[in-house]
Amino acid sequence: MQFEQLKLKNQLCHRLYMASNSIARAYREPLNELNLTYPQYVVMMALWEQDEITIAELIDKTAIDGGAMTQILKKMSDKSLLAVIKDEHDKRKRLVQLTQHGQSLKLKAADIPKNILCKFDSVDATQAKQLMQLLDLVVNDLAD
Amino acid sequence: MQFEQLKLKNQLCHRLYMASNSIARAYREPLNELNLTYPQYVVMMALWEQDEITIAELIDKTAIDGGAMTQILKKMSDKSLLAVIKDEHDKRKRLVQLTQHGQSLKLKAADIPKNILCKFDSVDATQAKQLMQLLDLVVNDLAD
DNA sequence: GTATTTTAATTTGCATGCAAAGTATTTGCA
DNA sequence: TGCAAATACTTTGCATGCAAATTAAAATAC
Repeated sequence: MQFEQLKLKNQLCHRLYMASNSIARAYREPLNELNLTYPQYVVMMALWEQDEITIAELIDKTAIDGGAMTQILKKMSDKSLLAVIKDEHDKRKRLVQLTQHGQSLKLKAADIPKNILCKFDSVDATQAKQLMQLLDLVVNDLAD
Repeated sequence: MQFEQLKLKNQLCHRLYMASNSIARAYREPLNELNLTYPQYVVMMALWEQDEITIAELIDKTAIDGGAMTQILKKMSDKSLLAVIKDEHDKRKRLVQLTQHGQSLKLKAADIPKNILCKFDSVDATQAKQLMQLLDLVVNDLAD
């Protein structure tokens, strides 16, 4: 039985699996210096762009699972990066708000993207953009 | 502070994160029918290509973490998909061997890749190949 | 206007991914 | 030969990703 379609080298999913893990691993060291995990960093990026949004909006922007988000926000709150406050207009909702400490961390994070990018010897800016566009197609096609 | 480089829409890592999760999610249903998780499916694909290899070789082929691999193999062994046996020539090593049940599962899995691919309305074969090549560049550049 | 449904979050249980520590074995080298 | 270093795994602890069940509050239906 050949089953060419079952060989690992032909699996887009396995490439994505490896690439995603590889890049998350690459972020680990620089993020350790900020005392952030990778998903926590994603939450920070979302909030640096727009602060004081609901948890649902944060989930929408980051694509982090809701169940995980609760835990992540709790840990980030414990580290005084942000606060989760009630929405008085709709008591089901909760708003996420950066603390001053959380806001100030943006400055320290500003160098991280550049430091990751410089690890890419074989991927230029054009290819990176192309890659992102293709990944967007994949995500959109697989969206419910 | 603008910090364009910190915006989520500009993060290759976040695209990879979303794409990898999306596609793993897409595999979940078809794999449930085989009673396999996604990493377990990757292990099966590696073994369908080459059976009776060491755990180290399996880790090399799949890029699954060693610590996780021990657990995954244990569960797969419990499900009688494979057996982990001692290597008599080097007692540090252990060999992974498909059971007949494990081998026969290949037939049932043969349709899965096609069923996933048909979800991609916007990505043709050329783009998929291109995407895989770009992902390989990323993985290689980030390899230790 | 109250019951049903929907929405927003949290909780729980399971399966990794990963770093770090620990255990055998085998190699290599003085 | 004898012992330090390297290998091959396993174990442990922590942080998600995800499905499913649960809780609370708001929106709709009748």
